[in-house]
Amino acid sequence: MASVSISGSELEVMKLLWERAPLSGPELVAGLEKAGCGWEENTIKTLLARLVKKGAVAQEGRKRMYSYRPLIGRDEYREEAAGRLVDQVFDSNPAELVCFFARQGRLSPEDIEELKAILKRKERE
Amino acid sequence: MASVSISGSELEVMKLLWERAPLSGPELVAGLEKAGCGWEENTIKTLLARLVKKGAVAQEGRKRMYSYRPLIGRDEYREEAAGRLVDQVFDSNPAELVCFFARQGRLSPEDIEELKAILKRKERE
DNA sequence: TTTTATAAACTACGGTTGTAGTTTATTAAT
DNA sequence: ATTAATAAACTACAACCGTAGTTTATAAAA
Repeated sequence: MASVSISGSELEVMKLLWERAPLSGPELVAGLEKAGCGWEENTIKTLLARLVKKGAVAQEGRKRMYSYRPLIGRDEYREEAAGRLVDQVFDSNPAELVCFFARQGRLSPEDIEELKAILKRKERE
Repeated sequence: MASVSISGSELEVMKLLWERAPLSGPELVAGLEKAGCGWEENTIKTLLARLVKKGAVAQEGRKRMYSYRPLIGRDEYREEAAGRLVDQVFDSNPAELVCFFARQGRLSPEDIEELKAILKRKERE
């Protein structure tokens, strides 16, 4: 059930669903347009239809007023995407990736605090 | 010069080049086959040709015995790929990704040590 | 009830990717 | 000088992707 691949544009649709599902088609369209996606309505509908066909999104309810809901969880997807990146680009070594960010300076002081807290908790086992 | 997009299969070719460049075409093919890629020779040649056309790999030297060399650095690519993942899937927040791994328990004790060292160094500024 | 608006389905089309076969040109062997 | 081997180029083709137009069926309005 995991390995449905979600494309870049499709991901935008998923993101809105993760935030606000369930949504009707028109709500989906309105939401993405408000978010500045810049797509035609039909484009959004196509993406949605593809996600439904792939099994990433459920289409339920009555004709002409379907309700859409993600079948793949945001965290599940995050894990998959992060795992893919680590395996393909960071030699399957998550630490490489984490350290990469740390070195890259893309972590704020608060981020570092949070990380330290997590590490401290982690250590206590 | 940065934004050349490298596909999944192409990435396998890049990985070998990052490790051992410069390589001749036949060396490339042999290396990937040894690594168990399972591709026909022509498939590898196609991937290589596409990378050259995209400007991700340099083809230099004499006809019929070209030498191939990556034009995009491994770290450069890592940064791009990681940035893309963070922006698209982790709300542009690298800490989310890092903490994700930390929580996920995909970091070994040594990884954690290293991370802590980096954080300590980072903090001292 | 006929018309209108409009969800949702269907169709389209060029570009990319995964995968590989075919042709050409050149070097090495005979 | 011919022939055989073979890099590299060229061609192919289906699936997927980004993007959107066209058709259909149905609900709401008149």
